[in-house]
Formats: sequence, C-alpha cells, structure tokens
Amino acid sequence: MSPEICLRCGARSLSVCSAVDDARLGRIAALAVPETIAPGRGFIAEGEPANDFFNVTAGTARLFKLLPDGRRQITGFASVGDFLGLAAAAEYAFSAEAIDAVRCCRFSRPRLILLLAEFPALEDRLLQVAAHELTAAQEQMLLLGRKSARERVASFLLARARQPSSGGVARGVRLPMSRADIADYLGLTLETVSRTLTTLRAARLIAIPRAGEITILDAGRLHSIAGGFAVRA
Amino acid sequence: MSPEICLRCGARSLSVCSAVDDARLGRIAALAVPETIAPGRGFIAEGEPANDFFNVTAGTARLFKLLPDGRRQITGFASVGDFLGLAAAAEYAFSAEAIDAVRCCRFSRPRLILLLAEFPALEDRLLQVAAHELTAAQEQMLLLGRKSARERVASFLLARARQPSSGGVARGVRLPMSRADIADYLGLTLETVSRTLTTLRAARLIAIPRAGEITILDAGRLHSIAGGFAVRA
DNA sequence: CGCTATCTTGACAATCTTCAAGGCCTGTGG
DNA sequence: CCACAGGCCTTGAAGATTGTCAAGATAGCG
Repeated sequence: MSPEICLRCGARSLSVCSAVDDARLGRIAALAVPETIAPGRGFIAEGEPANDFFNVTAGTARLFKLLPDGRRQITGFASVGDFLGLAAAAEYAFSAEAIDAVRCCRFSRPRLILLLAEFPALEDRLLQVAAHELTAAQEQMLLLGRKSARERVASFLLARARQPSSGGVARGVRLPMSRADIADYLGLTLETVSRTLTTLRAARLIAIPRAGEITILDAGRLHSIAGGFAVRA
Repeated sequence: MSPEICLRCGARSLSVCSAVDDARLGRIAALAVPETIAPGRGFIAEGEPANDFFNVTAGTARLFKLLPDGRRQITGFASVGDFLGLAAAAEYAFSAEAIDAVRCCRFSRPRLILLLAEFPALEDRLLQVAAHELTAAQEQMLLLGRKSARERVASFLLARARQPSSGGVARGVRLPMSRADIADYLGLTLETVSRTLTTLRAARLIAIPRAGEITILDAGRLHSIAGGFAVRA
C-alpha cells in the first residue's frame, strides 16, 4: 500500500496512526491491508485465534458477545478511528459485524508487534486508547447495572451526540444501527427502546425526522434524565 | 524503599513488577511508596486528578462509580497483583475503597512515566493488563445486560473460584465483601443476592460454612447455570 | 453477654419482558 | 406509475422477574 493513501486517509487524525509522523507513515502503509466489509458481514469471531487487528476508517460495526441460547450483548459500536483487537489475548473476546459498509485496515499480529517495537509512541497511544475504552466500559457497566430504561436511552443518545462521527449537524444524531442493536447495547428489548423513544418524543425532548436519525431538542433535560453521566469538567 | 522489600513482595510474580528483572528491581523500589489503607477507607475518588497509580500487594478493594442519587455500581474488586489507575485520563474514572486492610505501592504519575520509558517491557505488560481488564469488562457487560439473577450469582461464584487469591482451598471461595457489595457488582439488590444464594444452597450446589466464605459443591451444574461463561479452551 | 451490623425471609409493587398484531417505509417488479 | 412484499418499527395487553418495604434471625464485637 502506498504512503499517499495513509496521508489522505480520513481516519488519519482520529486513529492510532496519529502517533506516527507523516515522514514515517510509509512504514505503516507497508504493513496495513485495506479492506471493505459488506453490511451484515462478520469479520471477527469470539473465540477464534486473534491473528489480526483492525483500524476502522469508515462505516460502523457492532461488537458483541453471545450466550449459548442466543442472547446477545453489544459491547460497543466501532466507527472511524476505532482500533479493534485490544480486547484479545490469544483469542478474540468478542465478535464484530459490519452494520453499514465498513472500511478498515488489517494488521497481522506479528506486523503490529513489529510496529510497536519500531514506534514507541504508537504503543503509548495504544495504551491511551485502552485506558479510554476501559473508562467507557465502566460507564457502560454503571448504565447496565444501575440505570432505568429511560436513563439508558437518554444516556445513549447523549453519548452518540458527543461523537463527532455521529453527524456534524448540531443536535442531529445519526443512528446507523437498528432498534434491536440499540436494545442489545443497552440491555433492554427492542420494544422497550421503541416505547422509550416514543415517550421522549411525546415529551418534546427529541424528534425523529427520519429512520436512522434523531434530533435532540432539549439536551439539558435529557442530561438530567440520563443521570450522573460521567462528569465533564 | 529498599530493593529487598520488592524482592520479597508477595505480589512480585503476580503484578506488573514481574516485567522487571530482579537485578533492576531497585529502580522500582526507589520510586514506589508503600502504604496501608484501613478497612472502609477510600483512597481513589472519581473525578479527582489522577496523580497516583496503585499496585495492590494485599487485601481487597472495591472499585465503583456512583450516580448523583447514590446508586452505586461496583466495576470490580482489586486484590493482590492488581494495578489501579489504568482507567484514568486526567481524572480518575472510578472510586476505590478498602474492604479489608489493603496494602499497596503508590507511584506518582511522573514517576510511573519515568519507569515506562526506562522499562519498555513494563509498558508491554501494562498493555497486556489493560487488554485483560477490557475482556473482563466485556464479560461483565454481558452479565449485567443479559443474565438473570441466578446466572449472575453463579457466574460470580465461579469467577471468584478461578482466582488464586480467593483462597487456595479447593472449591472454597473467600468473599471478603458484603452482600451489598456483591449486589452492587452484579446489578442486583442485596435481597436478591441473599435469596439466590439461599436457593443455590437449598439445591445443594453450594454450602455457606461461615460468613465470608462459600463452598462450591457442584461446579458443573453451577457452570451450566452461569451460562456461556467466557469459553476456556 | 448484650448490642449493632449484616444477613435472611416475607409480602407486595413496579418495571420491564413476552407475546401478538398492526403500521410504515423502502425497494422492486409488473 | 403504482401495487406488493418484506423488513423494521410501533403499539397493546398480560405476565414474570426483580425491586421495595418491613420485620426478624444471626453473628461478630466490645
């Protein structure tokens, strides 16, 4: 892969690649394999040998774990700039499926290890990313263990609104995932998610202009409903 | 602090310190400040500047997040060998309190950064630890989002039984934390935890010889109740 | 040996799930 | 161009698991 592709990559500034300066970006380009995953296709399977790491450059993927009887818990959604594979020892601890078309760069494990040895700053960055994901995971545990359905949905919408990748339009939140995905992320059923959104809309806190999009009308009240969101200074 | 203390430390082989060989252990000893925290005392407060990192050498601490109205989610229990502070950017993302007497080594942030630069293997190890905690966090999300009370309690007991620190006696599980702590860890009420333990005891799956201890009588059935625990090869 | 914490047990209530049906929106084919 | 099909979402009614409130038992500690 040519260095130019990395230089012009939309994820350049958002991903772990930002730890490597332009001059040496060619080293990464040489080891990365760009791929496109079709909507609905899985590309990481829980329990499989963790041979590859992925850096998402476009689209959105759902990360999840399954129980034997099919119950599913989505542990996160990955989009531009997200690095996949940290939660892996010898085997992946989760599965991943593309929601819409996902573009990403694949690194084999030995190649990534090579890069980490070569670029200490890259490893520093990976540690930062891991720390950030850990705090997000703890916030999610608080949500799953202690928040009501209403609080969960409000928290989810606000968290999405904070992500730059969720659509630049002020207060407009893009939701590429289905109600079932949202439910499995929030530990609810899709019916409860739907009902809760209806309630929030009836209360004029949000609007649902079209499928896959939500507008936040009253962020303040939504925040007070979401309850103790991670304190932002 | 003298190097001998580190050499004889009970957490030596369990903690991140194992990434540093005996010969250079003195460097760590020189920067670590040993401390003892009395039962019930807090030593990390969510939202406070994350100036220090901790390495637990004895005892058990609860790590948790609070909602404004007092609801609490325990995100984990830390004991011998656990490193605290990874889930921290500028501020701590969680609080920590000693359950029984906790002994630990405190590292100031600048000192830890110094050590990481000096010992690349230490940073590698920290990344491994972060990855491990991330997989544990995802397993906990599955538990909190999708498992029944019965499944949660069974999962908890089995997870505790797997930890060497929970008491070497086969099938004997030490539980230094209260029912309220267990409940706040599993996203339940203490009454539900108590009832569920009673049910499991009535079914002869466990025994409760004394407070703070549980004996697993039928690990097989407990496993099938716990449902899709992280697959162990 | 009694006091206070913690834990257990009970009855009732509430939130959320389950089961079921109907509506909407999109894309496709006649 | 419009009708139809299929998926996704919404809405409804009933039921179950877990939470809440309250009282009583147990155990550790001074």
